[in-house]
Amino acid sequence: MADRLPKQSEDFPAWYIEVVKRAQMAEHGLAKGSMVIKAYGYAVWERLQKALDDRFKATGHENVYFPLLFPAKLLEKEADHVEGFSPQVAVVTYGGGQELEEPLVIRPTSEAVIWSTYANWIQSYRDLPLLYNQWCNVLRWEMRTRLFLRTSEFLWQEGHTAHATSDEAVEESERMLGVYKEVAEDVCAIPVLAGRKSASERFPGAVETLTIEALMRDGKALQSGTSHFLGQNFAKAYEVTFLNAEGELDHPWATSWGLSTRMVGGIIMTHGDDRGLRLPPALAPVQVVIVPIYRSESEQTEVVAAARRLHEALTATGVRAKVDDRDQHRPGFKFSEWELKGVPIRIELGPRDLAAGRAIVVARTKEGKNEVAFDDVAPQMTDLLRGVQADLFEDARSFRDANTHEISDYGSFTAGVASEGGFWVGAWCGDEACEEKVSAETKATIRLLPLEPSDPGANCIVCGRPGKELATWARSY
RNA sequence: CGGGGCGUAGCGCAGCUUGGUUAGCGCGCAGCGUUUGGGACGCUGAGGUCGCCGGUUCGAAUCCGGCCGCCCCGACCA
Repeated sequence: MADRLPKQSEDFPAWYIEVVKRAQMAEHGLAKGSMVIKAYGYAVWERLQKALDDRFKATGHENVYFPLLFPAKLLEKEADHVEGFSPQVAVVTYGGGQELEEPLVIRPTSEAVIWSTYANWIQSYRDLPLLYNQWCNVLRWEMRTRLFLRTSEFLWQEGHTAHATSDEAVEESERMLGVYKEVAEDVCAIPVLAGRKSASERFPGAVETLTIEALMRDGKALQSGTSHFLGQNFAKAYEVTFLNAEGELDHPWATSWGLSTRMVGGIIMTHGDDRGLRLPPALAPVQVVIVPIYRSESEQTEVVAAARRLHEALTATGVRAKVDDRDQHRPGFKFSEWELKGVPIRIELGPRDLAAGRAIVVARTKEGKNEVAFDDVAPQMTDLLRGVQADLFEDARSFRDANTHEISDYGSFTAGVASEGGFWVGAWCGDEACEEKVSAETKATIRLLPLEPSDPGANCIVCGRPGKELATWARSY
């Protein structure tokens, strides 16, 4: 008997680690906390990358690439930025067989190199806006790591834009948050809340940080993408100036925005069930797997041939399909394995089906098996996949909604957020002391504030003074 | 860095308290046969410097000392 998967509901971290390992999505590499993504996990990331990149292009962005290493002193120019990142930065002090005169840092993010370069690229308002993005890896020294959700090295995309006016930059940061929300919901099937970060949760060096927050199956929130309005902070720190249309010298306004392989962790944690992964069809490397069933060699020949015909028909409609014709495993084994790997649709094809001119179609998000006329399978597949995509989103949304609470009193909030988790919404006075009190007592932090600040019309749930913001609290990864 | 735990076959573990033949078990792997509609079964077989170094002893996976590595919880964080 093969080992069964741990129950997700009973042992969440164990479930997560087992699913990731067994689905062969990733494993630890040589360095602690580094991430070596195996083919299957990379295929998921690759599709997510494509979905994002298409949207970046559609919004006028171009891809560039900046160096992995840059002088440490570059990082030190923006005060908040260096303070925020220095504990997490790896520094190279030795190279070419000798101590380096100038220590180099491995990028934890690229504002510093990019803005020191932008100084040379920007002279006139006619050079603006600069709308660049780069796909790369970054390294942040983490005390504790968790596959995909927090690895010291991770792959991401970071957009860095420069604008002539504040309004334009703010608009850009909001637009890109919108792109993230759309990709999270439509591609990853993860419902997210979009909002602003409180000052204490802001990106180091940002004026405003916008975020999308998702709720994981264990009640913890996941910051899934961020978009920052950087004001003129980096332009000033890196002495970037331009002449505006009026002939006056000014500093450009900046944004940066990033989404990482953490999202792959979010997909696992949002959609997975006790049988393993459930991948959204938009991202699944294999969308449809065909499992042939046979008892003899003659049946095998016949069934596999039919499976190949079906595969061809599916491929012709643009579906990513695969025939699992491995002879060393029985059907039951294959069913379980593909469920573990999260394949959205499985087709079972045996002698009885061929005789009846049908196939058995099973959706990963539904319980039963359906008999479908053989010739109808391929034409119906796009709709079936759309259905699985919608099911996943709806499952996640109803879970999120069921675990979102309006705070009625401080006691039930702190008790609830610490035990069951979930999102807890209530008024906040805006004082950091209240934020810290809650986080010290419950580990929960303010995940987001509404995009537009508005009077909640209620008193702060912590101190009882008049509320200034409607805050959403949760524990998080 | 604080608190716990672990290192024995590719993976998961037992054995250690009370030292004693060729160090076991399950899964996986290889060969053969029977099987194949929800994680198959039988037979045969391959696979180990018991984390490393030193000590005690006639004899160490087991006892003692040192070192190394890993995992979990917390602090840091996308």
